[in-house]
Amino acid sequence: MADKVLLVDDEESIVESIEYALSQEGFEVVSAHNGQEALQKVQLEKPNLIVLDLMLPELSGLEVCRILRRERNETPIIMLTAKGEEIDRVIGLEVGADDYLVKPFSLRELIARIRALLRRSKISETDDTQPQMHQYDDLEMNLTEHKVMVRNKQVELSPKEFKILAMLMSAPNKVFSREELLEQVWGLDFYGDTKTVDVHIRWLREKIEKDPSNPQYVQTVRGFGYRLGG
Amino acid sequence: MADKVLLVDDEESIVESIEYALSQEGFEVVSAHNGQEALQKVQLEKPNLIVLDLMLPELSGLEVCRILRRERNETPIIMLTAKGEEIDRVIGLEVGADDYLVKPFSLRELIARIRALLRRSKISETDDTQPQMHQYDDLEMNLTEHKVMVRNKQVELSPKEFKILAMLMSAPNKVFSREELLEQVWGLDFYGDTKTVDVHIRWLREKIEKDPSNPQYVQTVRGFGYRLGG
DNA sequence: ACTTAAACTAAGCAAGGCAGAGGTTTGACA
DNA sequence: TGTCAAACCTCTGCCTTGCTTAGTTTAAGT
Repeated sequence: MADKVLLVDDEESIVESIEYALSQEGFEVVSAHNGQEALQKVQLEKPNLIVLDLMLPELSGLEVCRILRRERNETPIIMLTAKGEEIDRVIGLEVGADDYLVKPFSLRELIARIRALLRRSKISETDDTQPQMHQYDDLEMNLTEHKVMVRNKQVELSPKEFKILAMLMSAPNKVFSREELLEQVWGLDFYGDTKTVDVHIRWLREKIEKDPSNPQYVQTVRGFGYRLGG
Repeated sequence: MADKVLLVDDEESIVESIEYALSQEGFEVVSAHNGQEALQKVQLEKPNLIVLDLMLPELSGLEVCRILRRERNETPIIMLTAKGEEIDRVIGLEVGADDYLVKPFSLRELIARIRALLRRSKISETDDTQPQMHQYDDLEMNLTEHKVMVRNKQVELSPKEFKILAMLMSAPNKVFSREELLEQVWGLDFYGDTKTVDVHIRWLREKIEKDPSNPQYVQTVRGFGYRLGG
């Protein structure tokens, strides 16, 4: 599920270029051009993150920030400030923004900070001190450490094999179509043949099955796809 | 029983705004405006946690920190640093701080970190909090003294190498992506290639591995990143 | 038995990771 | 303020690994 970013700036050209870059990176983007509109869109769209220009007509970015926080809205906010505006420490503290970026900045940096903030906000809401694991029968996957154990022996999987297995193990018994696997493992920008999946499945079986031609884990569901277990 | 927080900063306006926010959140707050006063209040008030500005008149935050730790005072410390001050996590840890925050930061984040630290300190109240160390196999890192021992021999690492190793050792077996390493070690405002990480990894191996081309410590996880051990 | 889908094999190609050789920045010190 | 060295970054080419695709064989369903 793509993260939704609300972008608030009154300069159309800026909005457009950032919007384009963010959508390229797989974010869903909605925009607003003044403070009022921003507050409305927060209600309507419930974005996962807000990129907020400091100088806005009607209602400044600071005000928007304050209002949101007063309403106990916890959405992470990145504040954009022009060079001259010299946001001072105290104002920064009071307002409750989570990060700042001084114009001009690179899109790459903005994207990095968005990712960092989203990650942090996700970590804080999911109790994730434990390593992330998947288990099924004699299969064991440690996502954090990137380790796979089969019958208590460690096996080395290639990146694609690893991701496929992780996906299958995320929902044992569920049938995943080749298209689903392609989308999740390869990404939306893959235009090759779905048969590629078959090949990787075979290699995966080679590594984890006792008898690869008679798989106990990765099962074929003719006409639909593959599933873990049967 | 409310937790008591000692807040040390020389700017009255900052002290006030943080004090207000913390008391809103149910903390008992005492404040100090310079290093000397801070040390006194630690004695008098015995706070559960200290929020300490780096730049202070008379006695800097670093000094205060060092002195407390030398006296075996284990109170958790969150260090506040201004953006320019070029203090990073490692230096902070060397001195014995438990967390640090770069200004400007959000009050929300400060509160979150205070809560997190208090939680941690309560969990480990029984056991000691020795000098900051990392250990793994024949590797030993002393963050306090900035020393690295490999097979009982001391080696000299460059700053980047040190930070990379510290990060890897902070979670042995966990795979860190190049992006993660860049973000933590280089910072978000780095515009170079992720391959830079490879180069530093190589140099690190050169210094700590018996056979750098066949690493036993710093392992490559193709397609994902690096981890300590396998 | 016929049709269609999946399994398997092999070969060419692309990407990732590694190593070495400059170049650039930074900071110490005269 | 200029010089120098250490640390760091970039560039290039090489080698290994993994990915893709096409063609053939095997198996399932009707």
